[in-house]
Amino acid sequence: MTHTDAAGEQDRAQDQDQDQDRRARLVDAAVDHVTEHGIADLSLRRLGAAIGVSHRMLIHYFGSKEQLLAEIVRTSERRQRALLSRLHEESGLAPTEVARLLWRQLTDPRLAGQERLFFEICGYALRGRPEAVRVLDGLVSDWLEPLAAAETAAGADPASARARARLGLATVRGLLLDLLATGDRAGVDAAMEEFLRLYYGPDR
Amino acid sequence: MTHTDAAGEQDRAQDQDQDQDRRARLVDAAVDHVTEHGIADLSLRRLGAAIGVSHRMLIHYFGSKEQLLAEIVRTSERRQRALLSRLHEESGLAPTEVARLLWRQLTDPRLAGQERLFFEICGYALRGRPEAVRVLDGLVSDWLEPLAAAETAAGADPASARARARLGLATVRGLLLDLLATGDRAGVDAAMEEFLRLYYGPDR
DNA sequence: TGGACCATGTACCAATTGGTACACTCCCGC
DNA sequence: GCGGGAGTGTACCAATTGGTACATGGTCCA
Repeated sequence: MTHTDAAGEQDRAQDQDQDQDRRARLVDAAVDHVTEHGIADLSLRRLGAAIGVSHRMLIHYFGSKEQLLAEIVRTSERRQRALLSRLHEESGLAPTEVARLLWRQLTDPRLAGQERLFFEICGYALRGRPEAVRVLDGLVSDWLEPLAAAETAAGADPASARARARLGLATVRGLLLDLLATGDRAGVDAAMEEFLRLYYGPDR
Repeated sequence: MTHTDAAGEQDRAQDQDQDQDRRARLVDAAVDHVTEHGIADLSLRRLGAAIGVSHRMLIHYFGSKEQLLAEIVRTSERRQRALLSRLHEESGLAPTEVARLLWRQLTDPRLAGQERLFFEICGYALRGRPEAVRVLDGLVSDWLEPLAAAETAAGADPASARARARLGLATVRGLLLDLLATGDRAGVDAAMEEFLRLYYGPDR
């Protein structure tokens, strides 16, 4: 025997870690894959082939395609939220600068796949696909609270703060869709600048 | 013989008309169906069963599923544009009133299916689905020109008119997505009012 | 050493898919 | 009346799907 009991337990824990780890790595690879190729015609076989496991393993780790998709959506959501938290750390800047920073992050070409996936998942969820529907809950509210808080901090009254936050979120998303569809970076940026002028006033 | 030559020709023309008519009615029924059920897991068989023909007939009239989908997308696009033209006829009203009118039309619950389909098709197109990709071309530009024209007519200089038009379009779409996701009509309407205040000034 | 367990792969299944072959029916021109 | 062509339905096809059964191989504990 090469293990004491303690070491055995550690090993078991490690195994479980590895298991969890493998699972997590699978999800991560899966998200990467759908970020690039979409979820529209995702099949367990193709996904498995792409990330180096048999489709049997995907079933084994996730139970069913639907559960895997749910996990993919959840993880992708988490990545989206990471953007938000990055924004949060930048407190201290003028709101308009924070907005510009967020905008620049969101429109980073490297994130295009993620943004496309976002709209694709929205489309799925709007159709009632069970594995995506829960995204709809957080789609607005998750972003609304921090944005509204920022607005309140900037001096807006609560009611107007919520409306302004909602407006800002919608505008960003609309322009993001425009950018993805047209690729006209300059045109969309100009519209964004126009919005910032209207939103924060011409002088800031 | 029950037909003169002229009547025969008329008949043939009528047949062709009927053919075209049947085809058109099939497309229409198909659009109605996908408006309600989405295109994500559309199958010729289910569609056929839903609109009362065999999937064989769909192939016969449209050649392939892809071509049928292309036609569906095109027709759905045409319906979208009908909204725009309805708006166009309302000239003479103050811009802010036109905007409110358009907004009320777009958010009519009876159009929810159509709007959902819009976002769903966007998702497809953003993934490069060939039958939907051409939507992307008109996605912004089709709406931009009339909107920018209205802005110019209202006294904006050309450059700012384009940016403002683009911004308005994006905001409407973003808020529409918000509405579809949350169903929070009041909240979204408040955001829209906030936008109109910023966009047209508080006094109009 | 042996046995239990777990991860993994192979082979398979029934269902569904888009598309095709062929037969049938109905109507027009002769 | 009748031959032919167009519209339509039935039966079928190969491919792909998600999911399962079972064999295999390895690793740990007694």
